[in-house]
Amino acid sequence: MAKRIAAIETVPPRELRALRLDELPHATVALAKFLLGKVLVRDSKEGRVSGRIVETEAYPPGDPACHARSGRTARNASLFLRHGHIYVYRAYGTAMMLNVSSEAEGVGAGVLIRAAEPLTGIEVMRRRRGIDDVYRLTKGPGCLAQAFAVDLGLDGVAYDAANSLWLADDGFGVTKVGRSVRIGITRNADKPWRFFIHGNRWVSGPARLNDGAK
DNA sequence: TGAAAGATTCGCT
DNA sequence: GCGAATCTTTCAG
Repeated sequence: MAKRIAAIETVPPRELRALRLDELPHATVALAKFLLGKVLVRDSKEGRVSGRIVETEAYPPGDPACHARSGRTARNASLFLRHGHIYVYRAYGTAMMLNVSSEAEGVGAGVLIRAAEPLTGIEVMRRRRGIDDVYRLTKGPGCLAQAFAVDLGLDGVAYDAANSLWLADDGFGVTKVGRSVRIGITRNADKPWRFFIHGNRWVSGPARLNDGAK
């Protein structure tokens, strides 16, 4: 019998309202903050999986750390789509990274979704991840992508319920937003463009308010 | 054509 | 807490 976390398993999900692409901010940093507290939903034949986004990073236009820095290529083309499209890539051979394109068509920029708090479909996530511990299911970008069955086939698709991966608002209010420098990058590493919900257990990096922010 | 770096994770000590 | 694993893309020669 798997260990249960009562506070997670028994809270009934709030009603989800799907976000339309035109409701998303058109600017990268604004979108990174906006996504905190929103719900990421993945539908599949295994059932619905959802989680509250608790950690994001912004990669604005012209940022040397952004994959779009050297112009449009086959790999990063999705970053140049109109804001609200899915950009997926593989890092370090195995980990899939889930991003949201964040600017106008033709402008390369995006927001990385680094972590989420599991809401529904926890058993499905456990199966996909091969672990029981709820606190490790979706902590870190590679783990999140695995729990949500994100693969390269989703690259370039819009966040829309018709495409099985979409964003929703359930009325949750974020009270304390923390910010810090981004994790694991070397270019432009001093910019405080990582955002997270302060005090949340699924945040994958340093969790102090203003950690490292200039 | 070859080499190096990378928005990470997991296991072992 | 540290270091290896892993593989695709990009850049330089």
